[in-house]
Amino acid sequence: MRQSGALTEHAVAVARDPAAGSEHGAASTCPVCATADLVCGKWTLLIVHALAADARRFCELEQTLAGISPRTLSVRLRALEEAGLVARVPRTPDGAHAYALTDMGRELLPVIEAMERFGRRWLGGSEGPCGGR
Amino acid sequence: MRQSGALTEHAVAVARDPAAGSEHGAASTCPVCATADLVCGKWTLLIVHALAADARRFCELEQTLAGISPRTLSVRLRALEEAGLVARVPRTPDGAHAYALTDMGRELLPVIEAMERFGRRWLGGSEGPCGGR
DNA sequence: CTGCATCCTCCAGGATACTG
DNA sequence: CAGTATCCTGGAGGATGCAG
Repeated sequence: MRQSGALTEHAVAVARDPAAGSEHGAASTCPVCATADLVCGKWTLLIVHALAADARRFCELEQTLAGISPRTLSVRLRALEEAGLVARVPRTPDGAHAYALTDMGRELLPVIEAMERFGRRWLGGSEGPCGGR
Repeated sequence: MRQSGALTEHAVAVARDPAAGSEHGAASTCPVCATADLVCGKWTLLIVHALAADARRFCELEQTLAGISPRTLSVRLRALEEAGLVARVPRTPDGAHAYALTDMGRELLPVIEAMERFGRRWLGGSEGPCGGR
C-alpha cells in the first residue's frame, strides 16, 4: 500500500527507489488496470448503470441505488465528474440539474453489459443483494 | 494474447436497454453488482487477465503481476478458486501445478476485453502488457 | 519454490446530523 | 430537495517471516 512517507514512527530510513517507485493510482501502463481503477469503487458501476437510460437527479439516484449514503453518492458523483464520465446537465427552467453520462461514460456501458451478461449467466440472481463487498 | 475462440465479436455491439437500465434496485439481485463484487479486488481482474492465455504457476504470476505480494496473490487465487473462476491444474509429472481459468473464468474475458478497449480509447493506454500498477 | 500466517496501516464507505 | 461535514469501522492488501 502506501508507505511513501515518514508517517510511521518506526519508519526510519526507507530509501525508496525513485525509479522503481510506482505511485499507482491513475497512471497505469495497462488499459485494463486503468479502467479497473476508474471503476473500482463499490458503487461506481452501479451509478453509471443507473444513468444509462437517462439523466437522473440526486434524490432519484438515492432511490435507485437503495442503500447508498448521500455522502458516498456525492463523493462518487464528484469523482465521476472529475473523471469525465458524468456531467451535470440542466433539466428544468428553475435551475434544477441532473446527472448524465458523457460520451465517455456511455462507452463504459459495454463493460457493464458484459458484466451483466456474466452475472446473469453464472450468478443467476441468487447470490445475494447489492451491497456486499 | 487472451482469446477464447469466437467470444470476442459480441462485446462491442451494445444494446442499451432503456428499460433494464433503471430497474435494478435493492429489491432484486443485481447481476452487475454481483459481478462487480466478484471482480472488485485490486488484482482480481489482472490475475484473470494474466491467466487468459495459458496456465501459470505461482511464481510466474508473481513476475507477471509485478508488485503483488505473495500473500495477496495467494489470497486472491484462493478466492478465485472458491468462486470457481480459477482451478489448479497439474502441469508436470513431479506434481507441480499451475493455475488456469475455468470455463466460467474464461467467460469473464469479454468483460476484461471491454475494459481494455475502453482503457485504450480513453485512458491513453496503448500498451498491451500489465507491468505494475 | 510454493504458499500460508501474523501484523499493521490506511481508505472506501456507512451512519448521522446539519446547512443552503 | 441537494448536498456537506464529522465520526467510525471493516477489510483489502503491503511487509515480513516461516513452513512444507
